[in-house]
Amino acid sequence: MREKIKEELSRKIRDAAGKYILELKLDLTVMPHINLESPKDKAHGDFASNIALQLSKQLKLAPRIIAEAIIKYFDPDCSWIKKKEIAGPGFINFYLHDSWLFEIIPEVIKQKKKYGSSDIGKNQKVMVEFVSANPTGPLHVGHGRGAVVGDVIANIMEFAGFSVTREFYINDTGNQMELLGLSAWIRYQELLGEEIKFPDNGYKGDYIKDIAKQFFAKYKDNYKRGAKEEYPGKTNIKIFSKFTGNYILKNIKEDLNIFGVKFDNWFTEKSLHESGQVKSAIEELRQKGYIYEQDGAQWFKSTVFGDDKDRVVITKENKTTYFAADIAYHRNKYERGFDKLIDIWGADHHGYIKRVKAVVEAFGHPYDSLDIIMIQLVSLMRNGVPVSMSKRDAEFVTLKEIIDEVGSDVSRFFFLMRSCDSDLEFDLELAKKESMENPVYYIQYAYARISSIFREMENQKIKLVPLSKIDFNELKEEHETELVKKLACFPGLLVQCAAAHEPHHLTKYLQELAGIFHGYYKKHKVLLPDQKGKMQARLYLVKSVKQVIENGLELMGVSLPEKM
RNA sequence: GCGCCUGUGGCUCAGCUGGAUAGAGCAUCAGAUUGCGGAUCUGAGGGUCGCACGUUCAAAUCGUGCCAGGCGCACCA
Repeated sequence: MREKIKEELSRKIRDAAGKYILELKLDLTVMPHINLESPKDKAHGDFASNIALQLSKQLKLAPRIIAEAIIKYFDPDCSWIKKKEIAGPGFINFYLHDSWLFEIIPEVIKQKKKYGSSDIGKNQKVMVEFVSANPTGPLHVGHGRGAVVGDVIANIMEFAGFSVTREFYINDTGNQMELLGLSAWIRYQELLGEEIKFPDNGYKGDYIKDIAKQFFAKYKDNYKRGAKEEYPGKTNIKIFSKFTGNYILKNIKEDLNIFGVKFDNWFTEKSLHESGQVKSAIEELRQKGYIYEQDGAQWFKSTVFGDDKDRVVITKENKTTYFAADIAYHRNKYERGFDKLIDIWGADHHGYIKRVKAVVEAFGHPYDSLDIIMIQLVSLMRNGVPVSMSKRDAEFVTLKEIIDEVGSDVSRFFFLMRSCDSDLEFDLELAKKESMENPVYYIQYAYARISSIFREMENQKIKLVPLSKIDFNELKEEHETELVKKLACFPGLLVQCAAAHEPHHLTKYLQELAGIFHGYYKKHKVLLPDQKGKMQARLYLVKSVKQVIENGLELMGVSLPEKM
């Protein structure tokens, strides 16, 4: 609704400016884009236009004179504008009538869980691919951030009318998997009393030892190495790597499940190889002239599309590279009919962006149809001291440990709070504090307080009268208009989050909304049996605040406690 | 050396499709409850927006160059 008003207002400003320019008999080649902003400062109205400042140069007139003229020519029959004023260097500030504002409340109440949703996605098919951790070890904190960001971007885009598929890409082939199998094999032999030198680049985490025990429990000593066998043969490596990979993947799925992150699809790299898609994708690129041979290897001409160097897709040993599989994978995504692809990667993969974007273009898809979101690092703090995260020594903190320690709600919220571009400092002590330092509780507390008002309402046998009988003009307090204005911003905010793929604005919004509510709650009472009209209006106001908090937290996957 | 991200009050961060007096939380200080939940509220102090040029009526925001931190630069995955 706020968006509609905004559009309407822009048009009226454009009309007024047009009439003025006509009167001046000037040839204006470009009418600047009408840029309506919502001023940060309440004293600057509900909408502000900088049109006069923009026109000032072309018209060779002082901005304030232009502003006055635009106001003069502004549609005199427009009823929903309460006041127009010129301010500062030449801004025109528009104030809306409160009565119009209060139409927001019935809208929230009627739309319920749909309030804030939109159809800007026009049902376009979007794939969000995220986490995609190698099944070589447990998920760590960094994966957690990517998981929540991906999950919530998907939620928000769905809410904005996109048709979203969530996918996890499993790298279940290649050297790393073999190394994983070897590591498990060695641990297994150790259980059987054999001493074998552990490779430097092997997986040293204790979880491998646990898996070896599981393996032993199932197969006993059937795979004990032969007397002359120093390292296992190919078949045994495969058996161990499959067992270990499956085991770890199962754990990854469990952790994500606990964290409330669900996928529609688990896509294996192996399937690309087995179905011949890796080969055929390279063939397609070859036909398009983007593949050449040099030094016995096959190269993809990614430099054509701005990459720093060309990339090998088939090695001298005639093996396809990881990148080759990624070529096939992205082609496959488009073949499945997705209009937009979103890949969410850890910051350490940024060097990979150009070559994958090159693939997109090489197959003839628009550059922008793939958005790669980089998630910067998470540093874990405990009492102001960084927690060691060295993966080499397997000291890293797993996602599971974090969730166990601070809970899913707090973890999710903390991961979402910051812009993806910023490093994120995750303070474990802060996360555990049940106080105002912790923004999650602050928001949930607002929700619980409203719930409590309605519990009390029932205790006092007060009934809500039908919406049609409510007179919202009873809402005269400053807090009340402020709350309603905040509620009105919700749909626009979500559109912005969906379009920019930036979920962190939502955390900020909910903190602000909760803040206004807490101030209101402290100062004004809702349950006023002596003033029925006012009470009923307030009940509906508070009910819509509750609804918006609910919609927001639900998008973030954070729970809604009726009591705390 | 090249590339990506970041640099905003003591701390953690918003703001970055240029707009008015740069915001929020924490911390600090001073206050608030005979009332629907004090996990709350009100107020105060605290800032050369890393530095320097440039573009503009207007720069935290755009451009260029430096400085600092993080992360990458495989015929590994």
